[in-house]
Amino acid sequence: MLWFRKGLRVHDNPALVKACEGASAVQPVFVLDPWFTKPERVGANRLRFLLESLTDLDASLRARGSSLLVLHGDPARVIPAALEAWRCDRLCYEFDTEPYAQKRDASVNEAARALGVEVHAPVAHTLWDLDRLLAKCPRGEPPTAYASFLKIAHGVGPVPPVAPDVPSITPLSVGDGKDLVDALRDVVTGSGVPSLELLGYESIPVGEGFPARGGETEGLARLRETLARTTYIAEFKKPQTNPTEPWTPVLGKKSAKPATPFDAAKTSSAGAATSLTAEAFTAPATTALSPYLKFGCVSPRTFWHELRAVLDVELKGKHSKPPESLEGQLLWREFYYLVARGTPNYDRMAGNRICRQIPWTWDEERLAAWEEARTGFPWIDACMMQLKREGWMHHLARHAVACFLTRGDLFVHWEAGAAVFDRELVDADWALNNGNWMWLSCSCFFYQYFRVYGPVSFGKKYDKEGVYIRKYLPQLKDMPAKYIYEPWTAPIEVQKKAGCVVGLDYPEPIVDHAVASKECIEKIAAAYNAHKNGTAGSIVAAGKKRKAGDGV
DNA sequence: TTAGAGTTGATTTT
DNA sequence: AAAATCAACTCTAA
Repeated sequence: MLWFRKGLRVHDNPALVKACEGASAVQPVFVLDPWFTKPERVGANRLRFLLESLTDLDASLRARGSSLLVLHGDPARVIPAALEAWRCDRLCYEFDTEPYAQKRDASVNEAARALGVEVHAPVAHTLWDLDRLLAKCPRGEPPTAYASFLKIAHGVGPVPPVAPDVPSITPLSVGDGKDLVDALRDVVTGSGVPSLELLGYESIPVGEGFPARGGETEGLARLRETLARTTYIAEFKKPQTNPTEPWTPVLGKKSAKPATPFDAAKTSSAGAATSLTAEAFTAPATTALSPYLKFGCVSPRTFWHELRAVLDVELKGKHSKPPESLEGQLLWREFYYLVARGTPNYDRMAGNRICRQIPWTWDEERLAAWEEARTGFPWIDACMMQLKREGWMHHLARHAVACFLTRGDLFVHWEAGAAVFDRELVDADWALNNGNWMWLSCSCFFYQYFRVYGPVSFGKKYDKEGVYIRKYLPQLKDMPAKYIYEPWTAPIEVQKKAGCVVGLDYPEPIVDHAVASKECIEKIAAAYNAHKNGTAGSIVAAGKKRKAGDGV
């Protein structure tokens, strides 16, 4: 049995290779757990992306003589049942380091052992085997600084090569265990990949959801389109990308040459149905490859090796460098995965060794206003509307809203914000999401809490006219640019003329940013001081006391 | 112990 | 557009 969870691909799939090795037949399986397929746990955009990825995976397996069987239920129950029904002797899946997955897999492994089934779980979701990296960390504790991580990563050797392609997969002969497997299919959704609607979700209005389709085919095409944009890659610096930039068509190197009037005339006279532009993908300022990495539609190692070829061979080393560059971003992903792997209670403040203890609130009203895009700050609310509608927002938009919720203005617990992102984002990834929330709330990794993103100034820097705000908050579409970032300062006659009176058509600002941010800075300074005193105390009391605090 | 660096601040000055 | 200033954080290496 080949059990797909993440790693929804046929390229660079060592579990697939292992499953086929000398096997008389292989059955690929995905288990949809009803516990997760609920709007309160997984937003419609991410679930749709998953279903699209499964459909694409099924097609790729069919092209190899096999197909994907989608079962329903708790994997810890379903997988052992199917192993027994099919009298499998081998179970292969991609290793997953998340605590939830570790617990699930431990339970499945135990059941497999009882059935005499051998289990293989090769690493392919990260560039390196995280446990090999962890073994290089002093005391097994990963560094919380990127530069230190780079040293450890470079010390473990080059990124392993990708797994070979598998041209054909022998299917299971129908018969044995069919009844039991039929029982594990959902009676409502039947066989195959169910639709969003069958899983009890409302349809996503056309043109409203995440702007790209899920799946390995789409992911690899987008990866290669991105890698063909050599100038873009050479100059890529993540902090300098624009969070308000809309998704626009992008063209790779092959089609980068501007069409001559002659070419254009030729195309139109020939009556070609599609132009290069129409075939091109749309993309934001960043690559938007994160959802494909999250689900493993695109292998990080394939990404790495193909990127390296462009950087080393084509660009000959003339390109931006980590941490800001594109390969730097793959290394950031690895960094967070490693810290997550080596940190107990990584997704919580309590008992988390690396997380600053800060007296955040769980203010329900503030959290709801933030989550429902009614803070009264158009820049913040537009970002949150984009999140809700598309399941995506630009990296710096995420910074802006995360800072606003936590250390910048509302002083609400980062765990509350992380839960919203974890539900809504198409690319929500446990290690990256929690790590980034700790970063933005100055709980770990980043400590300059006096550098606060302005809920007015930050967006304005990129989009003076407020085009982005007008798109996601149509009630403000006629507000003059002068007031679009702070409509409460517009004279009442201007508000009336724009058809948007603050307090009626759009909320009053939830806080006075100047006052709120100052208070937040003071509270964090106090928490940092308490930490410093605590640390000083344990140093005086020698290393023993510090050890006692570990693993709480 | 201390200097220097740290992917992504805002505002004013040059 | 780039640099200085604001106030001043932590981590790492020397």
